Amino acid sequence: MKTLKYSRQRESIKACLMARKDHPTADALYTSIREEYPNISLGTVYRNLNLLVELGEIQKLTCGDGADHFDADTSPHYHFVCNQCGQVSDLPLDPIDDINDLAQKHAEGSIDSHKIFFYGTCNNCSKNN
Amino acid sequence: MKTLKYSRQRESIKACLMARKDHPTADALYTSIREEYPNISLGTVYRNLNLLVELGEIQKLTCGDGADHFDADTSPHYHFVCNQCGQVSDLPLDPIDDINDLAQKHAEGSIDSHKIFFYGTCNNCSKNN
DNA sequence: TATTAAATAGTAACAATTATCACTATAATT
DNA sequence: AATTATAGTGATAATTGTTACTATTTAATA
Repeated sequence: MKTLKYSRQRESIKACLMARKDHPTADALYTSIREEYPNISLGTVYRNLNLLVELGEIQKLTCGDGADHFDADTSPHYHFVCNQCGQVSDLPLDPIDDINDLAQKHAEGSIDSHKIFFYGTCNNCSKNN
Repeated sequence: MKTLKYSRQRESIKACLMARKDHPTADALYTSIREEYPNISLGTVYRNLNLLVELGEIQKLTCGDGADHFDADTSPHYHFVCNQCGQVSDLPLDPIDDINDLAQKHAEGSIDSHKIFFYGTCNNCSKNN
């Protein structure tokens, strides 16, 4: 078995992700962390983000804009994606648990989770039109 | 303006997608179409799939397994993704329209659509365990 | 059938991500 | 504290999914 060893880079990646309320891509996070650790490698960022996802400490968001986004909030909640600027933001809507049961009735398998993305135009983009 | 010109390749791509009830990736579709058109190019498959999406004749599914999947059924419905084998299947659950209104109350922008993916283990995979 | 614009095949380019590897930092053992 | 074992790192190469480019072919229409 592999024992997890402390690394200041990983610590920094998690801290940095927790500090921001948006949901950056690996590359965006990389850029931001480089201010503190100018020598950190993009590979290290990816490696640790994936590790943190496996550990259940953060979650990965695949919203369909090409790159994955990351969220330090692992509690079940939903996300809103602006079709114009691509910004991903939290949608503080209580998790709809019974939707799994509802879907279960029609599924050819056992459902244990779901993900919802809402799409539209953010306030900022509606303003600048 | 660009007039759309008939192409047997595009026709075949759409026919092939409509014929199958799973939701193949561009590459899987490419492999399957090559049986009929051995010279078709992968680029042609991608180009036409994207075109068909723009025309609203098919839809693209980004379920988070790396590659996009495609679905010839454009009516609003949901999908079930098996965590083991990665298979994407239809979930004939009536569209939950009021979920947009519900989310709208908490969103910092105007919502006009949503996407839901359910995750779990398909019957086939539960069997082989 | 000749003209013209769109579509193609083949390939190169691209972006996001993962793997490799020599070296370093951390943890465990002595 | 010194030694040893191993996880983590930075740098970079490789891979994957996808799009762009270009010369050639094909469909629509005069």
